[in-house]
Amino acid sequence: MRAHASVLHLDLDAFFASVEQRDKPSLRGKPVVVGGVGGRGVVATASYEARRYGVRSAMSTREARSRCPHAAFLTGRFGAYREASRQVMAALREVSPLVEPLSLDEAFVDLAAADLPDLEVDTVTGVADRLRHRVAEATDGLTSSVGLASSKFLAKVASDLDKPDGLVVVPPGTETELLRPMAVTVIPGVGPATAERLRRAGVTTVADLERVPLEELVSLLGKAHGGSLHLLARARDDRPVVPEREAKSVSVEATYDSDLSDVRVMEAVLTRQAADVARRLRESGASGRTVSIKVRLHDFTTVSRSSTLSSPTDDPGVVARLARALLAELAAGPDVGVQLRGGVRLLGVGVSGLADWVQEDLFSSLEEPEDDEAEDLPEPPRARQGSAFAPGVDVEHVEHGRGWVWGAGRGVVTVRFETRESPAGPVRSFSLEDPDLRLWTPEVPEDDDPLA
DNA sequence: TCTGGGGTCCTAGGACCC
DNA sequence: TCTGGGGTCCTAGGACCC
Repeated sequence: MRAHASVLHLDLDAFFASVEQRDKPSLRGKPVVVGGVGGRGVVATASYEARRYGVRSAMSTREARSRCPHAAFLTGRFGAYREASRQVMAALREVSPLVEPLSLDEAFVDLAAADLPDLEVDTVTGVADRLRHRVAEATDGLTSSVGLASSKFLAKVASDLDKPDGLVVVPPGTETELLRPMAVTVIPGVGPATAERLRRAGVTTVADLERVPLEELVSLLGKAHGGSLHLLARARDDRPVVPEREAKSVSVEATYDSDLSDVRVMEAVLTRQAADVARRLRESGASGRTVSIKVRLHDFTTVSRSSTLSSPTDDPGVVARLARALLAELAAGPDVGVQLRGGVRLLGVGVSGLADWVQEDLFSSLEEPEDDEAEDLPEPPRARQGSAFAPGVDVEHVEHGRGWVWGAGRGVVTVRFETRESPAGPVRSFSLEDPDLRLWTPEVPEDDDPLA
């Protein structure tokens, strides 16, 4: 918590719906609902006109239609939303270099990093007011709500207090007074499950929460969650505004209007999703070691399976093969297998454990292995390395190791090892001499293993 | 025919290593 | 002969957020 109200939170009002109304004048002043329009769709954003009929985010589109049949129901145009978001973030960066986007329509701005004469309430209020007008100007009329406070938590609470098109400042020193009468659900991280647990413990307001000892919160909610709630209930929040966070996973999933029951169709879906995920990985210059699938059964139970490769991949074939293998593993399972054939409503593929490794880093640190070291490496090393994959190259031979090299074509591949000393003992790693190849060393079926 | 899609973070248990 | 504890990695699931 800072001495000044120098954390700004900006939230675009009914963002997706507002973009639609901006771009299509006939929708202005009318209820607009953006979201899935299929049989299993949900509402992403409802315009304020639609909210008057009780339409809310995350509500099923079916219910939204029954509440407000005359609304315009639209699927999202994410290209337009991304463009508007880009304009907003650029406007925010004109004020301060420290801008942390939370999503397309929300961001924190650290005014302490801005070029201002001081951080007094009047000064930052003026900045915030001009910023809202600048955002409207940059986006051709989108309105936003802004909160200013001494921490991220309070700034976000504040931006919610006067929606839409509002500006609320929490003067330093008044934070706890503002929070105490509020419901615990204003605290980020308190969703339905946590709120219910707290309610059973007699806690419904922040003031109630403040009276619960730390040990009790930890035993109720776990170490991390209990600890953070104990702090936030007292308005204690020192989280910095952090621009540019690295993505940790990439995934694609889809819910189908009617359940899938043919495993071959599911495999085809996973293959296509794997290609989408791999394409997005490549576009962002990233690759990841853990491939996961997600399966939601007809009764809404959700199961996931994952497998971790010894080196990162962004290869659509590798991701697809592993995804299908994970599905096959599920289908063979005694419990899930039966249900799988009973119908699957959602399928998804993800890659996590992202590392946007740079080839130079790998090969520059490489040293020629000692002869006896090479002899002493019967097991596949637990490698953390890989290299970009070039189609059109094949592999006939791998020295010093067991694994698969993905490719198609002809050639000879040499796997190089190095052993480095670390405080934890020797660390083995490997790489390929050809930087355009990739070695993969997970468990491979014997009859499928070219090196067995 | 209730219940999206894209993420993040946490927990808990088991394997494995020192 | 019996008994260890800590750290890291991996997996599965759950809660939460926009």
